[in-house]
Amino acid sequence: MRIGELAARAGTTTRTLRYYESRGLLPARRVGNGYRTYDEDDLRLLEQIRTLQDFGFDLEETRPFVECLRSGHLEGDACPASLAVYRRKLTELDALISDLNAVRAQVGAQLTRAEASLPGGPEPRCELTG
Amino acid sequence: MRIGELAARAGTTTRTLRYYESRGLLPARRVGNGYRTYDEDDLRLLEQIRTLQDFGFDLEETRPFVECLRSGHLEGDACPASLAVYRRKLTELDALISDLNAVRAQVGAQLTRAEASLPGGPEPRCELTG
DNA sequence: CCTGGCCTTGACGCCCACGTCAACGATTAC
DNA sequence: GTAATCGTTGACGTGGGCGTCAAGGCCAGG
Repeated sequence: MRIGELAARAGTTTRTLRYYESRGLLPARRVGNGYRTYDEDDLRLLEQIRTLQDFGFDLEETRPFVECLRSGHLEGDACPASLAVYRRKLTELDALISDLNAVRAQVGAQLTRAEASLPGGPEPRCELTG
Repeated sequence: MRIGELAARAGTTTRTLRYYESRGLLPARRVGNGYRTYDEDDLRLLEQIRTLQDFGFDLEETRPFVECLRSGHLEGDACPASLAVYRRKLTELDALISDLNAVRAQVGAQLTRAEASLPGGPEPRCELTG
């Protein structure tokens, strides 16, 4: 299939595919007229990339998965390098979530404090006044 | 004080201060030679901006707080517009944290599954083999 | 033959909060 | 005097993953 069809089937754009190729992630064969041509395996590689991208993986982080598939494995995460990326990502996610929870707590506390200091006195929340 | 001193006292750089000024967030008075000059109030404004930036607020989102301080309030969050930003940010944070937790769960599940499919069979985790 | 729809490469734009450099003026220390 | 240190404006660079032209080639239908 050609680039437009692959892009449509993967729910992405031709620009994205050319970008991946420029990064060496998803090289394409060419037919006589210079057009790129892809097969079903390429679709699978692309789907792997897109899934990981949706998880927030950097493009470079998807490379081990792609190479794993290309080396004949049925799953992109059937190789140690992919597992290492998973583990590193989990660590990053845990740190990030932890940071965000801390920020959320701080902002929440600030809001509560600021509301309590409003002119007219603290507003009761969800409580009957009379 | 001049720009270098203010930057140092706030733990930031002169570039940052000039950037804030270009955004209309922290305008400076000028002395005869063209140098920017700041006072203690400016330091307080700057600290407010930096605190919110550290929380991950966009620069534009700090504007209500700065204007609140500049209008004479002792706290940047003593104005309704600031509270609105707090609330919006809390909503965003909750959504983001929720998304990240979902991703974390997915990646964690993928890792577990992939580890279980490794050649050589599943590796027992933290358990005695004999 | 012409139109329209696909394809090609190349290159600039975007977002955001600055970093970094260039070329210059002002002030201070000696 | 002069060197070091501060300040000024202007402008380009950064990162990531593309979007969006521009200018042209290839091919099918009518």
